[in-house]
Amino acid sequence: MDQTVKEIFKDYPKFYIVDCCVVFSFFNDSIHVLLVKQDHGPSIGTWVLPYGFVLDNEDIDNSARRILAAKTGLENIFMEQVRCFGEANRYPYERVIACLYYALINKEDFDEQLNKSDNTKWFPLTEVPEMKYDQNEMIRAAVTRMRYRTMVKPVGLNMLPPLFTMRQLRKLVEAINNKPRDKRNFRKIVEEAYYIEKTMLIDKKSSKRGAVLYRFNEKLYEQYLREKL
Amino acid sequence: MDQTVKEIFKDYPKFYIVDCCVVFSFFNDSIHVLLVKQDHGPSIGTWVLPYGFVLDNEDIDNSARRILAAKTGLENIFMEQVRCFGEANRYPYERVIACLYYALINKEDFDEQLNKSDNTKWFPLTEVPEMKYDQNEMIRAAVTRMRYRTMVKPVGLNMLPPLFTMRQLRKLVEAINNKPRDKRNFRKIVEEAYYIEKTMLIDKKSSKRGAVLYRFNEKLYEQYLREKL
DNA sequence: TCAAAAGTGTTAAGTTTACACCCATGA
DNA sequence: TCATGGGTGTAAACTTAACACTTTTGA
Repeated sequence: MDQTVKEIFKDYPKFYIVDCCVVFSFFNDSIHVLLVKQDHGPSIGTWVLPYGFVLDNEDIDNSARRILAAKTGLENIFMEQVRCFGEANRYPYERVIACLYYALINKEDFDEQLNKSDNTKWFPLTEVPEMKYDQNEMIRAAVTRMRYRTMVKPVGLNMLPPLFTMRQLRKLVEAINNKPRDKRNFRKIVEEAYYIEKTMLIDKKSSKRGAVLYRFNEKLYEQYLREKL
Repeated sequence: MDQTVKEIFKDYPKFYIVDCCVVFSFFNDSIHVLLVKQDHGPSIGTWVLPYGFVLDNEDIDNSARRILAAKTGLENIFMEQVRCFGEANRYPYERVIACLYYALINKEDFDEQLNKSDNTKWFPLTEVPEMKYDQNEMIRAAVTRMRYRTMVKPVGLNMLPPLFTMRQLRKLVEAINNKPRDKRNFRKIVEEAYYIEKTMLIDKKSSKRGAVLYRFNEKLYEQYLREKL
């Protein structure tokens, strides 16, 4: 049987596959994308999306996690596959199929790693440079998907610290949808979404008066989902 | 330069890639999926999603079109990539990465092809058999994506004939969302969407009284999109 | 003559939007 | 003392949902 399959397959071509990753975070009231300074090959010196080759015996999704952990030191982060980019000429030197992912991380978790190296940089989404190949298209596709996903599930919170103020949350939502929100209406909506729970902690960094800190409660979110039916 | 890239790449593995396709159509008040009787290899005799290998120098999306044209004789049909399925053990005999697509077709366009061969069959979505490997998961993923896409863009009409009745359209929407619609409210919504234009033709097949036939007007749709801003 | 689908408006409920002022505090 | 962000409620506009009967005609 095994032999039969090998027979059938033997005339078909094989391809290199890389996982590429658009890493988003939110700070300074803006969505940012993490880029890496390429240190070898034809694109050396240019900014590129974090990427790496898929290896034998490695699930393509796990491969993306491994690659991202290698670049950022972060594990257990929110990631989702966007789609494959498989144009024959997307990369001019070799046929390479790219499988695109995006990740949502809290920048603060990553700061110590970042400081160790000067070959990564956060770019505000609106100031991402022109990049080689189809990388800008990849970012657009990742943004579109991230926008959709955050509408359906509160995964955008992965771009914030575990404790956040109402203002941070509102600015995040404004940045994702590129549209301002009424402060009072926004607060009402968040209060309905009771899985975003008010803590008794006060943030004093962002204002003189101090602002209540909120946090995401997984358990309450599950309850909320059940109730919504 | 070319040599450098080859050097860099030479130790990385390569993979077989197949495009799989979930072909949807709508008739008899139900969404249907097209399956093919496998005629060789380890799954011989089982129902499988139409699939085929990606070839050298072929865009991965074009490959899906070529494969589907070979199975159905249909060209220029609506297709969208869903995502890659790349678990290391998804196919037990060889490492194969699958790139999933879905297609929306009008069954009538395909009937003459279908009659030529008895190795394809339309299954109502609710009666799709258990299939090998991750094919049932693929169908679920394709349904989810198709559902979303039809909410955002009127691509569901690709599953109907060019001329359709209000009832057909309503049943289609009910089937996609698995939820009944109020007849009068539905009609109101369609009338707002003026790109679905009333013709002067009457369908006499589906009812004794006869029903007005509608059709999708591309030009009006573009105008509608511009006005919505 | 009757079964089966076609066609037709109104009202209540719910959701979304718009809007302006006082509060607390650190610099 | 003032600049900065924090915090608060209501009413109008709009959207969505609920609802029942008459028409046509082929079998």
